[in-house]
Amino acid sequence: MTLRQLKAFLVVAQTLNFAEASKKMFMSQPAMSLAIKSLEESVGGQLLVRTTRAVSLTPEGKALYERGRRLVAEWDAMEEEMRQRFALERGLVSIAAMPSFAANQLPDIIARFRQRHPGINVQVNDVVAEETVELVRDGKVELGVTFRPEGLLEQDQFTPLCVDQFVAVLPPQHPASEYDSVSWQQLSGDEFIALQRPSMVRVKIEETLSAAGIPLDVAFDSHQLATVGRMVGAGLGVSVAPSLCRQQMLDAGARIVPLNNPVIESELGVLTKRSHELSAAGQAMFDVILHCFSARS
Amino acid sequence: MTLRQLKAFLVVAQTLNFAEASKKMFMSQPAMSLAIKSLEESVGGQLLVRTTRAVSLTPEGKALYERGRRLVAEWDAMEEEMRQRFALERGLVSIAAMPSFAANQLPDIIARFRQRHPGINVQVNDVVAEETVELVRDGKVELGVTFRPEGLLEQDQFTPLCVDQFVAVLPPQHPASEYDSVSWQQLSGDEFIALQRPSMVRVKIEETLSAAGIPLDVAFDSHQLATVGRMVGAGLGVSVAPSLCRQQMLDAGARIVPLNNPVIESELGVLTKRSHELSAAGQAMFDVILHCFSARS
DNA sequence: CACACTTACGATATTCGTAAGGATT
DNA sequence: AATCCTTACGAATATCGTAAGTGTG
Repeated sequence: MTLRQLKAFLVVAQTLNFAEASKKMFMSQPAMSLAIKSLEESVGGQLLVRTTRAVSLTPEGKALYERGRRLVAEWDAMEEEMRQRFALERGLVSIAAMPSFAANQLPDIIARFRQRHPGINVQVNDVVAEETVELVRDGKVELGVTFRPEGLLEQDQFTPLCVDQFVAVLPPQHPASEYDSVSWQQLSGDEFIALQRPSMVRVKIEETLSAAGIPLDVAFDSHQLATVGRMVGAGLGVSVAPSLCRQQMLDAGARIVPLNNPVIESELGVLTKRSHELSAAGQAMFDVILHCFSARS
Repeated sequence: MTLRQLKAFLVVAQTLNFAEASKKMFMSQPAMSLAIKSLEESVGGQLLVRTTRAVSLTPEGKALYERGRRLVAEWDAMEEEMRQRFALERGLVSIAAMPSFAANQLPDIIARFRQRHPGINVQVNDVVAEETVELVRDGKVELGVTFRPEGLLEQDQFTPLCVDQFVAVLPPQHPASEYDSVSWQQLSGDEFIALQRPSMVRVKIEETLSAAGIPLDVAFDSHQLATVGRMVGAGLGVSVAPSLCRQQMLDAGARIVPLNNPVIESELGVLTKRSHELSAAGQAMFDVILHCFSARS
């Protein structure tokens, strides 16, 4: 019993006419006879009653018609779904990103992706960097965007996007806010506003300062980047953030000035599981992300 | 996309090993490679990731595996169901019969049928003769057992089983109950117990007597044959019934004596729709019925 | 070098289309 | 005679199996 035979049978069952059915199946009428005959042999009995002038269904034929029609419909739907998945006309891509990226670059990326592939749903997990790594490793998401994690495993594949140089976030009235660049020492007199742990941004800052022997005295902290920006904008103090957050900080009313002595930098990239298990949709998203960064650099 | 290709893919997806899967599919390993390759081409992308040492599923492959497994299971079930229907291992036969037949001959027939085909369900409609005809014509039942109906249509096919000679049903104490036969005149002094209309038995009796110019004076009537038998058995009067009912009447405590002057007879048979639309199960039931009557005559 | 999948190619099996046949209206 | 399905047979197509190839551990 072949799929083609069943489809042929269904058409004959509908039309009750071999000749007409053959046309619809794009085969000759004798071929249709053979196909039906072969189908009947495979199930062990007659499905169609052929008098020379009319064709009708046996009770078994009716039963096969009902079940077969549903089955073939499901089959066609399955075929179409698979085709659509590969054609990027349908699908799902799940992505995790650390907040500083999710709130700044990601919306534009998703917009561009969505414009190119309107049929593909995008699930975004806006979580801290550590959790981004976990989600990728657990297969909960296909892609994770984060700073290069510490303990990369064999199964992890990290594709760098850019090296992010952290910047000073200053209130408009701060004297250094008009400088071309600012050093840590120039900020030492100000109240420092930080992100709370377990933010990767906080960790990176502490690591670098600790290595440079510079003490960090945190006056306020928040776990929301937006809040930090607002606090700076309100003149409560200064902060340091990845340059990814530039626009978000400006919107919050803060000023951005390059930071040095020491430079704090971190490598932004896309984390995936090795062994190339990306779905077509995931690969497409990956390509869009890469394209956005290669175009800017 | 072929059924065989999908089945092959499902086996590979389970085993994650081409060679092993080929054995299970009874084909060579290269043939398996080709089958998978062809399947992948038909859906437009990769389903399996083959490194030289391991095979794994792409996300699309996982999706196809889930849907495909269900679909193939349904397919196999459908194939098996059709096979079983024709092999008389499963199925349904619906039969209608007038009460005098349904209560007497039919149970044995069904028992014999059931013994031969334990997997086939039998639906019995115990209805008056007119309704039997209707049920057959409406396609509600495949077979109807009844006396030859009056207005046979072109679409009706009536296969005679036997000619039933009606018999007198007498109380044990009735003088004629020991006779070899009895005439209507010999019953004219007794109270007559009849079936109610629309019983075909009642109609046949009235028709024959009316043609012979014999008046019929019904003292009691019931629409249940069993009740008529009991009433006769209780000595309330005499009755006339098809000889089909012989056993039922004896069981009710009545005696049976052949009846003549005039003889009342009617042709019992099986009514089906022409154009041979019987299911395998229906045909089998038909054969059993015919066999039961050809064996007795 | 052994293992596992892929490619190549000749052989086999299936399916197809044209032509002829049979039955009914 | 016209219509509709079936049978027959040669041809195109698809599939298969053996053998050789390729890449990895």
